[in-house]
Amino acid sequence: MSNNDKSVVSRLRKLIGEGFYQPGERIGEVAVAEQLGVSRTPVRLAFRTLEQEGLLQRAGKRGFMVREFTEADVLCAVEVRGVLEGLAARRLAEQGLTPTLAEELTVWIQRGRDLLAKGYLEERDVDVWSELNRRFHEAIVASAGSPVIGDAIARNNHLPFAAADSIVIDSEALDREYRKLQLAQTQHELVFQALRHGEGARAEMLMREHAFIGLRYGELLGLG
Amino acid sequence: MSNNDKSVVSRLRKLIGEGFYQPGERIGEVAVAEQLGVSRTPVRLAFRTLEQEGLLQRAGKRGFMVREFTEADVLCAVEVRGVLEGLAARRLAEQGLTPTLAEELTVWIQRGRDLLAKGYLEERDVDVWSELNRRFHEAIVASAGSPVIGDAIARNNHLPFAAADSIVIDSEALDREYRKLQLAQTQHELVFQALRHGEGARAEMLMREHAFIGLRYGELLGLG
DNA sequence: AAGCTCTACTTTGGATCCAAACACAATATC
DNA sequence: GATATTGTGTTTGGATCCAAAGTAGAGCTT
Repeated sequence: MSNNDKSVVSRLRKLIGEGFYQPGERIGEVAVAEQLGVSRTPVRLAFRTLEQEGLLQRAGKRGFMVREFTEADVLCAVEVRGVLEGLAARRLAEQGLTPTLAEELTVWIQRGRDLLAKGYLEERDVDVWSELNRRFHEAIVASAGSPVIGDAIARNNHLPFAAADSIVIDSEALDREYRKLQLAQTQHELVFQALRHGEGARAEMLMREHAFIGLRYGELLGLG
Repeated sequence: MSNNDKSVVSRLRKLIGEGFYQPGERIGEVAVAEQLGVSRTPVRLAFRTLEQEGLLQRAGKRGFMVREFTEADVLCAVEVRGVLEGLAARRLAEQGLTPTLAEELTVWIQRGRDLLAKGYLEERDVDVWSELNRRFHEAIVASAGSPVIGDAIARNNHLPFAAADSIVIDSEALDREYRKLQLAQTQHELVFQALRHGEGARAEMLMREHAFIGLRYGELLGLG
């Protein structure tokens, strides 16, 4: 993709994510082209990409519509990420950690520990966590022996709510978020422990459970 | 996608699968356009689709190349399908089978039983099995509560070797294939049993193991 | 002789044009 | 009055044209 082409895809992705184009709404090539100030050609290319990503859907015989996602879809997408990252973790545990990878994971875990050491959360900490969380997950997936798993996760992550780094949003309740991140950190450490000891099944299950942290742990911590 | 557009994608997919374009080979728009007798436009659209499917890869700054797959990639793709279908099966077991679905699954299982009842395999039986196997798997995935899992599986299945119905190929050794299908049939029945009894974990694991049948069971039955 | 640069050719990306398909509506016929 | 058919308008798909970016090759300089 050229710069422009890529930007059309991501700009469109953003617009859809922000709800500029309503779910279920039919989306025309000319309308988008005018909106983005380009010709129809890059838009047509972008539509094919976004169709494969699952954000657009064929609307009958003619054109595309913005796909609508239900609550069940969100839950499912998170579970899909869970089982895929779980698969990656299990394979990694089975084949054994390389010293390099062990070192890298140690870095991200230590950074997480440092971040949370002060006992509370500041606004800017959120980005830092998001970054190190992403790196931790990426390192595991990238080392699972084949890019196929990573590709599958990447495609799933195109669904706006499914990505691993879409955990923290609520910067109002930084207290609750702090406890959530503390839990996430513990899970990271447990995963690492399981990986080091070659405990494939345990690593897999921990990773699966970890996927739910953005989804179900909110209620839990809200109540507690 | 129009008929032509769709046909460009699938024809190209076929050509790549057949090795007409070598893995790692750089693939030009004009060359493909001439080969298929169309203009560059539908080819460009098809390239975007195939890129998302994972069959093509960006070649540096310029154009695409045919992606090459290692043995490890094949194994991984099969495992990915396994965990995803396993997820679908578990969810289904947890939410309970509808009478309609139970009936449908019974049909495909019965057809499989009928097909294998005569004790050996004929050449044309292969297609029949392929069809009912596909239907069985599709029924389960489609009923898992969200199209998201099915989408993820569909995308993974675009890798030519990962699809569930790419089991049987060797029509020379119909005897060995017969025993393989017998095993597959048994696994289908066990999955169905687990689903009916709401045994989520068991359904998941059976489905996972079932994914390997085209891959590892060959050796096993070859030796036995 | 080797390395660097400039130029020419190749290839892709974007815009526009034309044709075909589809939807909607209006009219005509049964 | 209802249904079918035809006609018009809108929208997408395919082809072509032009521009921009890249690559390779040749020539020049050190």
